[in-house]
Amino acid sequence: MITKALEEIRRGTAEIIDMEAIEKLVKRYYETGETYTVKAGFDPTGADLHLGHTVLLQKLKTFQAHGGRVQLLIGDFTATIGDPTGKSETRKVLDRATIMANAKTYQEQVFNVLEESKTTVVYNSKWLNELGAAGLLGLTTLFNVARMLERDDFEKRFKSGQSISISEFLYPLLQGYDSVELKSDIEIGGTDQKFNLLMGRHLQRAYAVGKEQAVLMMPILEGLDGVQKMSKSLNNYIGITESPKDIYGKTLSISDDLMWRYYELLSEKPLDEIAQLVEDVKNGTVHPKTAKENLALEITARFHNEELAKLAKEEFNSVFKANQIPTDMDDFDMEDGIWICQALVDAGLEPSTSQARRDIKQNAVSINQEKISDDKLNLGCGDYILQVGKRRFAKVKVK
RNA sequence: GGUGAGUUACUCAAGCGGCCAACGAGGGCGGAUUGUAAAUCCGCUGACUACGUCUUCGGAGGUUCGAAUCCUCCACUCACCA
Repeated sequence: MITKALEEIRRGTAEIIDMEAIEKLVKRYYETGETYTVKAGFDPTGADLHLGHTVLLQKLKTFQAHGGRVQLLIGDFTATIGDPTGKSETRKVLDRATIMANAKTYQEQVFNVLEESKTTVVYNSKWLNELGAAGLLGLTTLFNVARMLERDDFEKRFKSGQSISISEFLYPLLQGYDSVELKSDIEIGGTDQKFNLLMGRHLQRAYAVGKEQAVLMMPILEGLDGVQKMSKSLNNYIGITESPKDIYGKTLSISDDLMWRYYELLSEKPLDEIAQLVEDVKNGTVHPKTAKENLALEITARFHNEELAKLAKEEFNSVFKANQIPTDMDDFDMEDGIWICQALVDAGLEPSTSQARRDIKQNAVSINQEKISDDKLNLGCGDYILQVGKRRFAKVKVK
């Protein structure tokens, strides 16, 4: 039982620091029933969670199944600084109101994956506001600039002469201090968080908390393009609140290479089963498309349910394979004689009439499944199905 | 505080008085091909019922028949010095 639990914990991780400590905690749980705490921080800088976040959530859930109590840390204070991670430029600072709004929607979505009864949500502004200037200065004496500059992106920016604000130096310190307050046993995060996660260990020792958190890092999930990390701002994400149709369709649009990555990090299939699948696809027993369909079904079902996932699949096949129209489209009522380009804009299929004209010229627009080429067309009374490209549809009623 | 360089469309990046709605690359979108995959080829990529008109090149003024291009002021970014 314990070995099995540890296997699951280890699955898909990029790096674990102090696996022995984790083993001890899990063992102790199974022997005495004593729980332990697992911390994970979220920056409420965007409003919606996407699959990239669920890689972490999924791992937290695994811990919950084996005696872990999750400390879900909402970095409402640190979000006002902006973690330098990732992009090599100073991040924009958000105002308090949007941060709080984001934090709220995060919480709602998190419990799609996590067990609420084994989760404590905490806000770091609670103690960081009280830390004060004196406390902050005390914190800064525990670390030095040379070591801070060891951090990968700081080093790069420093060498290439890009700006690093002092506040960014504080970010890792504050995140580490959270671990002091929470007395976390384990902290998990993405590989890009390594420096910050280790800071938690460092500070726990410095503040004599009596333990040093183990650190577990998950790989960063690539977005739909397969290159950059999944993020809302790059618009290469699958949001967990999206419709079954979208989740299914987006998953199917990823490349074959990326599919294996998603299998590894997102699927709940056992690893040996996935290895077998890779083999089958390689030797031609299983078509890659089939493998991808199954992945899409699994992911869709996780955030909705199996029935809806199957419906999404059928819908998808009828639309794209059989070239039929989708069943649910947005409806619009329009005035008699409306110009086709205007209709496309009003239906939200095109951003401007100029773009609509271009697409018509390029044979991208159909009415009732018939391609059109006249961009001066006016629509008389009747029902129409407008289509732009392969995937944008709308139902229009002209009176 | 001083000196110098810079700010161009989603991003990078040309243009340095008319040939500029602005080279090129990436991205995005569309077409062909396909498994709505990858790869490849081709086209499009400010707005406007549109062979014309309007608004764009950090912001505000000015010079000129004419400005992204020249001048003045302001804001911001970067580099070197203090």
